[in-house]
Amino acid sequence: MRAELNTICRCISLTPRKPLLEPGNDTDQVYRVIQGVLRESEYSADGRRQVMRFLHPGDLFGRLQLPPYTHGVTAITAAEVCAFPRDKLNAMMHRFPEVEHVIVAAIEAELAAAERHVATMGLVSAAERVARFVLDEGERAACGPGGGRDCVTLPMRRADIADYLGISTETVSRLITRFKRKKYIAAMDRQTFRVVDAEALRKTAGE
Amino acid sequence: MRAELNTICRCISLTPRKPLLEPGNDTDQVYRVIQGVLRESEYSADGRRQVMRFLHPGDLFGRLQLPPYTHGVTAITAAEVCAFPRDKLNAMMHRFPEVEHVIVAAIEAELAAAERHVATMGLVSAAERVARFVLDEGERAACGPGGGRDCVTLPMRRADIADYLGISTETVSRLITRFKRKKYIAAMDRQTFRVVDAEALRKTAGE
DNA sequence: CGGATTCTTGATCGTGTTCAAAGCAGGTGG
DNA sequence: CCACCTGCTTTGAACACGATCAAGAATCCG
Repeated sequence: MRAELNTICRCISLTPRKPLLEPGNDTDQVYRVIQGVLRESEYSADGRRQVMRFLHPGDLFGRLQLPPYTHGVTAITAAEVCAFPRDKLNAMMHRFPEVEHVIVAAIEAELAAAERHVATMGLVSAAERVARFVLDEGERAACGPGGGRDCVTLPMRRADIADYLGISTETVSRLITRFKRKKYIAAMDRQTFRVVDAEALRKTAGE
Repeated sequence: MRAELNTICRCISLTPRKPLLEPGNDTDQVYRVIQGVLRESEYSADGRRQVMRFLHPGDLFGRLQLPPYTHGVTAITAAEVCAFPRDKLNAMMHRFPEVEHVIVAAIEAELAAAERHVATMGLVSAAERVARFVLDEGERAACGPGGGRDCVTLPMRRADIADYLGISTETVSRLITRFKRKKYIAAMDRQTFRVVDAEALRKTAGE
C-alpha cells in the first residue's frame, strides 16, 4: 500500500522563494510537505495578502473533493513536496481504510489549526499574537543545527509573519525587539531565537 | 443507506440560548444542523470568547477522527440537530463511498469557511469585517418570512458578532448604524436587514 | 407595567498603522 | 577584496482607528 502510494506521487524540489502554485489557479493535486517550510497565502481584490499558514514537513495541502484550491504556495526555504493526483488519491482512499483514516485525520488537524489561527487573530493585542506565534512555531519546527530544544527558527520574512497575524511589519519587528529586551527570547541570528522565558511568553500570549 | 443513517442518529431539539455542548468537554458525536442557527465558540484562559462560526442548516460540527472537539455550542434560535456517534459514522463511511465523499466534502467546506474567517479577521478595518459578515450571512441564511432575496437575518447578538469578528460590541453597533445611514442596508426589525446597496457593501468589504 | 437585558450613542484614551528614514545584510561586478 | 546596490529590518514620530468607560434608549420578559 505504501509502495502503491509512492507510485502515484511525483516529487518536486523547490528553491527558496520559488512559487509552487500561483494564487488564483486551481489545482487537482494534493500535496504533502517532505522537507522545508512553505507559505500558503490568499490575496484580496485590492491586493492585500493574507498568509493562511506556514507549511511544515508532514503537512498536507490542496483539496481532495471541494474544487477550488486557489491559494498561492511558495517555498520559503529549500523544500521538497510530493504531489498526488486528486482522483488517484481518492481511489486509494476508497480501497484502503487506513489511507482514508490518515487523510481525514489530516484534514481535521488542518481545520483545528485554522481554528487556532482564528483564535489568535481574535486576540486583541498584537503582543499576544506575536507571542503565540513564536510559541506555536516553536512547537512545530525542530531547531536548526547548533540549537537545543528551546530554539525556534522563523525562516519567513517579518512581512510574512505580519500578513499571517494581520498586523503590520513594523509592529512585528517592534514586538520581537521588545521580547528580546525583556529577555523572553534571545536572538541567535536573524532567524533563530532561543526561548529564554517560555512562561513569560505564554503569559503574554494570554493563555 | 439513507435509512441506515437514520437509524444511527439521534435528533435533539433546542430552545434559544440552550447550550448543546459545554466548552471544554469533549464529545464523541458528530452533529448535523437540521434547523435553526447555533453558535460555536471557544474560550481563552483569561475568559475571553472567540466565536468560531455560526452553524446553519446542513452544517456539520464535531470531529470524526481527531479526538478533541472542545468548542461550546449553543442554540441562538430554536434549533434541531442530529447526533451521529463517531464510531458508527466512521463504519458507515467505510462501507459507503458516497457517505465518505459527502463527509470529506463537508469537512473541506468547513475548512474553507475557517480560512475565509481568517481572511476576514486579517482585514484591517472593522468596517470591512462587518460588511463582509453581513454579505456572508446573507448568502448562507435564507430570509425569514416577509422578506425577499436581498434580506439578511442576523439572529445572533451584537456581542456574538463582535466576538466572531474580533472587535467590540460597540463598534459592531456603530458600523451597522453607519451602514444604515449610508443606505447600504435598511432595518426591517432589530434582526432583519434589507441589503439595499450590495455593491457598496462589497466595496466596503474590500473585494 | 416594571425589571432586566441588549443595543445605541458619546467622550476619552491607548494601541497600532502609516509615513519616513536609517541600519544591516547578502550578492554582484568592478 | 572591497564598493556598491538592493531588499529587508529596525527605529522614530504623528495620526487615526477602535477599545474602553459610561450613560441613555429600546426591547423583551414575566
